[in-house]
Amino acid sequence: MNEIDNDSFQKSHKNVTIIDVARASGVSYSTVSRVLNGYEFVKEDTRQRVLEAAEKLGYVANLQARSLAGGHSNIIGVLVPGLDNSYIGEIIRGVDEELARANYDLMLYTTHRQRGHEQRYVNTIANGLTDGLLLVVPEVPTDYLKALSEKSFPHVLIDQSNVRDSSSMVDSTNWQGAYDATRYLIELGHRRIGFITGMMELSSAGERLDGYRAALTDHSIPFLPELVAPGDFWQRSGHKSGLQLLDLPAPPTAIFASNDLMAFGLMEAIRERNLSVPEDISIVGFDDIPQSSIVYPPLTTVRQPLDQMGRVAARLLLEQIENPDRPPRRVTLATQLIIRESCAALKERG
Amino acid sequence: MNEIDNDSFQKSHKNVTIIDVARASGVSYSTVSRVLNGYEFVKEDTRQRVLEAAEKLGYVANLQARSLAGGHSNIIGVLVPGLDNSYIGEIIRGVDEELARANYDLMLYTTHRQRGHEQRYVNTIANGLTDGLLLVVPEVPTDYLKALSEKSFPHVLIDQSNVRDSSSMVDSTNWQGAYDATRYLIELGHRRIGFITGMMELSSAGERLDGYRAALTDHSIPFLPELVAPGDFWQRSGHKSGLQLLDLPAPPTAIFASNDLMAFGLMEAIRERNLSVPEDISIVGFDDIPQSSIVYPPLTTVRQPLDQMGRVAARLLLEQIENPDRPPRRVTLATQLIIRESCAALKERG
DNA sequence: GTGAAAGCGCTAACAC
DNA sequence: GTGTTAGCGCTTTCAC
Repeated sequence: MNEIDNDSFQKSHKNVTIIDVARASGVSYSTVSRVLNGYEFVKEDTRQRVLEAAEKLGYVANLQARSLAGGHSNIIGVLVPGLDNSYIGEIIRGVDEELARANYDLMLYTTHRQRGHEQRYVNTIANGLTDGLLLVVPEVPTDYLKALSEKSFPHVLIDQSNVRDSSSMVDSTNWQGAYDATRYLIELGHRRIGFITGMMELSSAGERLDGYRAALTDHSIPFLPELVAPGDFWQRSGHKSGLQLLDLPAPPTAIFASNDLMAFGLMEAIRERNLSVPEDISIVGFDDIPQSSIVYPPLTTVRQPLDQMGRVAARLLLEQIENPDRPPRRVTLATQLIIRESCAALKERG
Repeated sequence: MNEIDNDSFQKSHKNVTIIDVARASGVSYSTVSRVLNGYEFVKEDTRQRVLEAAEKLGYVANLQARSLAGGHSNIIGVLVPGLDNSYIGEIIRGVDEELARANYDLMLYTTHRQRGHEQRYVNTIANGLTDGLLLVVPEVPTDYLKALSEKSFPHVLIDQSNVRDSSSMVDSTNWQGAYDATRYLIELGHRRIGFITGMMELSSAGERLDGYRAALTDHSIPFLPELVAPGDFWQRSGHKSGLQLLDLPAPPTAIFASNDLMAFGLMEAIRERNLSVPEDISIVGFDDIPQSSIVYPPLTTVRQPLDQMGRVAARLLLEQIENPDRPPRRVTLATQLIIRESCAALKERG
């Protein structure tokens, strides 16, 4: 086979490039680039010819070349612990919607992949093809946050507010939400209100505990440490701590779980003890993930606007990318108590 | 400011490149490339120096440059309808795990973004930075599948078996699963068994209906069209069709919903009619998504090994990337009936 | 064993 | 208005 054959063979494997379009439309390839990038000062006639040629040839831009040369990829990374919690799914949904609107693509990274190498991992991400990074990480990520900030790489944290770093972030009113839920229980007549904590390394967990405690105090109800059981935001811990609370000599008449998943575990525990919700015990959760309205009884919970948090975070990030000098912002969205059927007024004793 | 200042200013913004490493270790930059890519024939001494320099400078490879030059990015795309169904989440989890193992990154694309432009959309993906594509799309994607196949772009379909295209795919035994579930209901004594279909454009929906019908036939139970209500795999349709079935003059004593989400909707409908599961009516779902064990009563369902389907699909894709000439493969994983508490033996009549 | 050099496809200065 | 040209950071022949 001669060179020409070989060449055409190769071409058939290649995608059509800007050069092919240039040849087909009889202009230089930088003009093609201009047309494709919406540069104004191109003769209408030329523009048409280029567009037609591109269309006919089925030209599609090569993203890596474009970003190599142009310095940005229109891709943003989202770093999450994993996909096994619909809490994450909701956030990503919001992110995705907002990104779609701005014509960005989404690269999904899960931390469970590279335990221990996260520092380097985040470096790779930042240095790689993403224009910005959204972090929904459960551990306090101070080490790599510093790296991100030093590079002044655009990033925003979601639902992780205890970092004193100069990063943008969005969270929700954890304290207020917990306060509201607790007050609701108090207003129903409950006095012995149990609490299952979240993973206490997370700021949100601490804020929720504080809100619970504050509501108690404001209503002159003593805070009893034995009514607080440890949890880690996973269903299993809700079950275990639920049992612990239920088996107390003087068990609580209501329990506030720091998130919905644990409330589900708690519901299991309650069933195992042959008690029923809300007749024997009232429970409330936190998050309002989709299945909370599906379980039986439907769970009263503090709604975190998860998808909106994702949306807002994405927007903050995009702003930061467009305007790198803008100082970090912090947005806190309001939670809302969603009353369903898992709580009842305290029965008259006797 | 003079040129040198300007230059150093720019540099401070840049990431350290292979050239910086080369300078620091006193070799040519192609040698650095060799070391970094694990090329064997480099003097051990040289290798060490390069490695040290890279480490010290904090060098991280630039992905787009690497893929531009090298022709592959180690990124695979995953195209999903959206994230609003944990069915998808489970699949992605499997995909992600397998990809992590092979050191690939995951690019997430959602179809709800570009309705109507999907053809072009998939083109972009394929031509862009991904080395392969995993499709979990609900609509029959024949149009762009053709494009993918023509470019012989590595891709595999998940849970979409009715395409006669020459693509690799993985699905599960939908027919058998539905057959098993129906037989289980029959063995419990049920004769009037309702069925809520899935979105019939999907092959899986048809296969499940067929399995249901076959089980009926095999047990000499007439197939009654009025007992089959339309659904679309979403909870709302389960609710609506559930009501329709429940309000029949002679309602079924058991209902098989084509997926769990619809079974949840059905459960709502049943509660609304003041009936209870499983005392008054038995129900079974399909998929076994995480919340199916959480709802009350825990749902008896046909488990699809969703995460494993994701894993297998990823593996098939990776094989296809490594060995482009391998013919498309099709893998069907076994479903399994998971018996929980939503079914009971038919009560003696009278 | 290692260096030099030619691109990968594109953007963005800079000419004309 | 449009063409020319220099890279972006890297992989990969091809020399030596």
